Amino acid sequence: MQQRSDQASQPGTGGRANQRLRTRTAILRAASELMRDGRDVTMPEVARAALVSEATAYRYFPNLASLLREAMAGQWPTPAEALARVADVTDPVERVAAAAEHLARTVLVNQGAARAMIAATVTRPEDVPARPALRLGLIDHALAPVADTLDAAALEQLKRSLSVVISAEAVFTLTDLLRLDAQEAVAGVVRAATALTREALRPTS
Amino acid sequence: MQQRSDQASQPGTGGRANQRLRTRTAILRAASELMRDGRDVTMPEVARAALVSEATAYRYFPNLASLLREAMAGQWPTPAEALARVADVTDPVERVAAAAEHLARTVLVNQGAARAMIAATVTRPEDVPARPALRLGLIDHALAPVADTLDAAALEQLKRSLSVVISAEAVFTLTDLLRLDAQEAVAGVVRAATALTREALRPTS
DNA sequence: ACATTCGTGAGAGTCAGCTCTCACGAATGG
DNA sequence: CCATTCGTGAGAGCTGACTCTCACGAATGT
Repeated sequence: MQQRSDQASQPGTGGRANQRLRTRTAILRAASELMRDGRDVTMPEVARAALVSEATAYRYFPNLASLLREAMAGQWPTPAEALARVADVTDPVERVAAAAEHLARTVLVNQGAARAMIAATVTRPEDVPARPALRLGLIDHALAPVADTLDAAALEQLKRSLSVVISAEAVFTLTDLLRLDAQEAVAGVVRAATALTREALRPTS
Repeated sequence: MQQRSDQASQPGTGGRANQRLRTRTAILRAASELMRDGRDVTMPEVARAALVSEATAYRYFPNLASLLREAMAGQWPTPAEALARVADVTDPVERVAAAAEHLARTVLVNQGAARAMIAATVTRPEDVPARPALRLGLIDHALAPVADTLDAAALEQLKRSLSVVISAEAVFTLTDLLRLDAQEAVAGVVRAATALTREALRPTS
């Protein structure tokens, strides 16, 4: 007499939590592998690779975008790891450059998944997740050294600007529309990001 | 014995050029109207509104993106018209601001079409048209006053950066991911664009 | 006036994103 | 060890982006 609706994905403490976790993990692993191999990441493909029915895949991930998001997040290093190279550097410009380069390169390596995510996301803006997006963590971490020294409003605006530039969309604009090759696209994103940062750091102009 | 394949869309000088032009125009007009009304712009919808079969629509436009692109282009003012407000202004920062604001506002008004275009385009980068994209015309026009005074390489980099920022993708990043409202999104795009321009104008630093 | 051309419509078909229903069957609790 | 639970598979259904085939019929040239 309880709710019979599908709640399989709920990680609650239900009796079959292990089974659920196993299934969920299998789906994520399959998606990650497809991404890594540069293959098309579609729900039918992931389900097949995970030896799970498509229906089950949708039970755990309401849509492709959420699956891709979580699969990518699982593969991504934490902001701290990604910026390890500049861990000791306090110059925000250099840190932002590292963040931009890291994101751009990662996007280019996982192009298929990144493109699929944009496509799946842009048409359903309502269920774009709340703020903890990958790029925002990176940006925050890169700007940490100036979080206090910089004017709050200026910092907020800089973060907004950087979230536009340090993005998969930016990379694809450069490669697809301007037809830059991978290397130049990365360089373009880095230069744009550093330019924004430098400008934001100048005394109130 | 000639080629029997569909070549209906070829604007050549064929015998039935008028009929073809009429059909093509009807499809474009239908698409434009759907866009203006903020309705969903899908091939079936456009075909229905144009009183044409879906098959015919595809004969004239190989995919949704090409239709949307041309329909938008038809509705867009020329760069000169869009920037008429700053026609007499030579300050590139102010001109870029106007360009950014114009594009952002236009995108927000035609959100549906803009989103559909991004979705249709990001998954098929190969047939993204060559450079004459809307935003590039705007940017070139805005930067015209400094086309000669600025260092060539710096100018090129500025254009690349601006093409990332003065874009529908940028607007949607701000509204969807950062959840800014329309007004703040426009402001964000404008500030990012002006910041990039200001920085590019500084003497070699 | 006639034959050819060719723009067009209709409709079947494929694939992906989803949604929903139904029933099987293994894990679980008593 | 039996009854309930519930994770899962199978499959139908719907929409949109396309692709392809086939045949109708109006425009065209002779």
